[in-house]
Amino acid sequence: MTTSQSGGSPAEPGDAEKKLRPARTNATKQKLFEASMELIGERGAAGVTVDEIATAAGVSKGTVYYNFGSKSDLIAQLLRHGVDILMARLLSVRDDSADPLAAMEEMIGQAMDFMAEYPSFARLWVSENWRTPSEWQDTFAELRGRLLAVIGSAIDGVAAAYPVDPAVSRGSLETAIFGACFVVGLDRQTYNPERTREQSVAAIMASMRGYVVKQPPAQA
Amino acid sequence: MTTSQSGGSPAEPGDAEKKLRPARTNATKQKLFEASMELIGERGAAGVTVDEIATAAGVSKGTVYYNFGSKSDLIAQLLRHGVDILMARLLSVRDDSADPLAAMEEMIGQAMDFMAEYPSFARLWVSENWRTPSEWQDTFAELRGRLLAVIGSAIDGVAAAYPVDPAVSRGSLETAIFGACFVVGLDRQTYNPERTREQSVAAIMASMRGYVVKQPPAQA
DNA sequence: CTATTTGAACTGACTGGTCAGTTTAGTTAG
DNA sequence: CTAACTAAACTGACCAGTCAGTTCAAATAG
Repeated sequence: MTTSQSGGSPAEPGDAEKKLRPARTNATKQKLFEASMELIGERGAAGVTVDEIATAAGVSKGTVYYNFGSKSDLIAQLLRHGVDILMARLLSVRDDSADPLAAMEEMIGQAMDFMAEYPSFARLWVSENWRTPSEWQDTFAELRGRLLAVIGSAIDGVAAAYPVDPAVSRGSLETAIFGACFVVGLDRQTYNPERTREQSVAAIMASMRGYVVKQPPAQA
Repeated sequence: MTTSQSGGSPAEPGDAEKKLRPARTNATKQKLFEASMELIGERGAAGVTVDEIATAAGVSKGTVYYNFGSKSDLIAQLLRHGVDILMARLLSVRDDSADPLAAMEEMIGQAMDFMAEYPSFARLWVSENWRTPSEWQDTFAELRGRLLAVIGSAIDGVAAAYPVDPAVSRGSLETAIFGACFVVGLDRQTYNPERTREQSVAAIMASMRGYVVKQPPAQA
């Protein structure tokens, strides 16, 4: 593990406040996030060099190591950055308790929009998420938990308003929907660009509709 | 007995056809497949060296290049090898037309078993499948098509026997189920080993149950 | 039955190149 | 004035692919 060399290095591990940072640093970090998300999404974390990232961001290699301690750190922060964006979108769905199924549908729609807008992040996620001894194992576990919690509470909303199939565990359903969002989003980008957002949402929503049991609307 | 190993001759790039199957070579290839599936699944195609693969297979590096022309070739053949196994399992499900939904369920169960038995293949697949300019782009497109066709025909079976939601396109549903199998299978391995096979199958089957419209069972 | 030959399968040291990370001395911008 | 950044050289490790040489089982010859 290499440590920051000259005194007062701004890239400390204990980062809590981004707002106190000078504007220049934030702009640089932003450019580095964008460039590395693109490159790493295309060729994988191991397939991209720090020099390439620096060049693509219009920045020198030293700047990468000044802002992030290492390539590994850069990627860990990149993962958090992307999840922050996705979480914000998911949480933007008003938990309009009038119809939990509609809320769920809008959330899936938000996820599809995110996948369309940041396909490289989605690729990065699926590429590295399930590697067993990975440098980002803990980061993934935490971020995955945060995302699943949001989906889980939306499922709970549905389960509270409709009679649902008890044979389907909430956890497995969370995972299936979460995974389907990534895969359907990526497949649309890579293999089926003609597929509409609505078709994709409808396919994923099928699992929610199958979750609520087929009865005339009855109270739980 | 695999039939279609296109260009699988263990000699020069400008190879002449060689029907002869030396037992030694096949055993070596098998060992190389097993070793590379494991290593590449764990650390990614770019993260594994040919030396490591050779060592893990108990073979020298030269042997890898003798049997496969390049690292890239090895991986391409590895992908075909894995898909052959998965396809065989999916096709082993008797198209017992008595209940297409039950056939579908068994197919998903077979897929879950495959993911549990070859998690490294599943990781390799999701890691490399959606990379945009990839050496294995064509290989993936072909193999993906073959797998989706099998799932698609199972969906057709259901659609022929039950009234289904016309808002859900077959293609999107194929993708969602296919993707969910990989993701749920991998998640079970990595994050939720306590989840049972049945729970996982039930979660994925929810999308099929949501696909058939909620009416009293109508005959085809 | 033994000796020799053949060649496919295999070996592993070696090459030429790449890359993460470091260092330093100087420049820019807030 | 100083934090942020640049540019370029450097290091130590690592790696894909190569190739001259070795092994050995089967074919052939004596």
